[in-house]
Amino acid sequence: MLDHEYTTKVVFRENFFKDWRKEMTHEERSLIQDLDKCDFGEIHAMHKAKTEARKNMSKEEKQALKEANQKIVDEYGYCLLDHHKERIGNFKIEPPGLFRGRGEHPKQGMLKKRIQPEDVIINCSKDSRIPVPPAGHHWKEVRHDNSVTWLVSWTENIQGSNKYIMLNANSKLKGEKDWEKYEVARKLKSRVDDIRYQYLQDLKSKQMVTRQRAVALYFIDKLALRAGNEKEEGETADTVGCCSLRVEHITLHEQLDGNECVVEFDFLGKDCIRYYNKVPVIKKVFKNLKLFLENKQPGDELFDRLNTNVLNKHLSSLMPGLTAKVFRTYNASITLQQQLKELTNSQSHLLAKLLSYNRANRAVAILCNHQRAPPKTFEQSMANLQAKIDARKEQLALAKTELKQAKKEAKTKGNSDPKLLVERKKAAVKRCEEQLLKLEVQATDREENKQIALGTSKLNYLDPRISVAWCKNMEVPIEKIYNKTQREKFAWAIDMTEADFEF
DNA sequence: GAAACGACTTAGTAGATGGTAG
DNA sequence: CTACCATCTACTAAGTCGTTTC
Repeated sequence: MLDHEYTTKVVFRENFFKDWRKEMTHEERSLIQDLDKCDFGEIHAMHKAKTEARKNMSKEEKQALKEANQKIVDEYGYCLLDHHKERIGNFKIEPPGLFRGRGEHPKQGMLKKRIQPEDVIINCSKDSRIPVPPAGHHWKEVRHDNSVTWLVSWTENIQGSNKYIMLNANSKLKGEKDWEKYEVARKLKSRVDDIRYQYLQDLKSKQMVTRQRAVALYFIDKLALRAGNEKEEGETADTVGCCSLRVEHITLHEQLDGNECVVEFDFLGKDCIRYYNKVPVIKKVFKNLKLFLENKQPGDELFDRLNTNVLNKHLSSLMPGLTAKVFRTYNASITLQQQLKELTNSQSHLLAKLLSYNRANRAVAILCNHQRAPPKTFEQSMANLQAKIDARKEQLALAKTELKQAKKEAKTKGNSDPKLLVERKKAAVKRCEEQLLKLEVQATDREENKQIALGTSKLNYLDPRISVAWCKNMEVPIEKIYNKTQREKFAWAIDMTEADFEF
């Protein structure tokens, strides 16, 4: 923690020190008045030593630890729901620590308190074996509410929001909800032409709200922006989505890079991830934006008549279950399907197919702006890979020469032994080529993926049935695109999907 | 009707895990 | 066998959106 960037931030330090002082005794409080004079070196060293010790544990010790952990999972990691044993997602209460918000969070560094049994609400059925609180403690409440899915909840002290213990993604309950989500998105597919026609008409409306709603929808649909709920100022980092965009977040260009009517977006979205994009838009949208910006200052809302409530009310009137985020799901999934169709060829090599799959996935991640910090060792690992490629190339060249040599010998000598040698050398060349291809594909994939995170879209936006059907059509084993956890989460799709599935 | 609340999904990251090259 | 590194998993913050409260 001490070597983390957080400790250099003023807000973090101030919040931490303020909360720390609250925990001090009188004497400590009078003694410790300046964080800059505090030396945490000793405790930091202790921590480091502990991690080091853990790393250096013997095989047996590691095994014992693993078994002990498994025992905890066996005992606390499952529940019974409608007579089915289900895995719980997060069954451990969050431990105390210093709050680490993302970006310039005003509460970073505050002390996140330890949760006591007295803070915890248990939710289970009346006839179940109610968990016993630790000795000398009692639960805040035991309730039996079957209209919600959580098993345990407590209130966290930083934002005052509720935290929950819920089921694992592979549970029947979560699986069914996931399926429903994609079914709503598929329904949007059948309605989207009408809805688009409608909002394009609305761009000309006499009502300001309607125009603003139409432009917002245009962005949400075309750019997969999030809805953008209002946030309480000073409670969280300053981030925005579509409806909460402010004047300073867009710049209009009549002309830019050879395009007309270009909108330049630059704002921080969820998790303080920057959204930067220059997008040519249709004239009507551009004119409306100019209108919305009239007589406004930076800091003013772009869509001053609009909020997510108004927008979603309208959307649900167009189609039951339709909200802003359905557009993200729909556009992500339809993009994957189109890209897969465009990029893959059933005749190509398995590795080439997988590269295409990743590229299709990548197109979606870019659309949804799913970014990651470039891995700290990126340059190094790229260089390592290149070195491997070079080595393999050399090896291949060598193998080829040896093959030629062997062929020559086989001709001149003509007995059976050299023939065998030729076959062996041929095989060596082939193996080399395979490995080289694999490395080269890996290098391309990794380079293109430097700042892009594929996981989020794979897990939350892409209808798994598209991928399952693709695997069947392309004769790609499902394990190549989904790891064990992902296969468990998408078991419903793997079970039910035929090769002819269309999103 | 707007602010607050509650429940749920979506998000990036840190650290654990485990496979592989040397 | 060990060190390295990519991948996986756990963690928890930060959104969305419907409901409740005032």
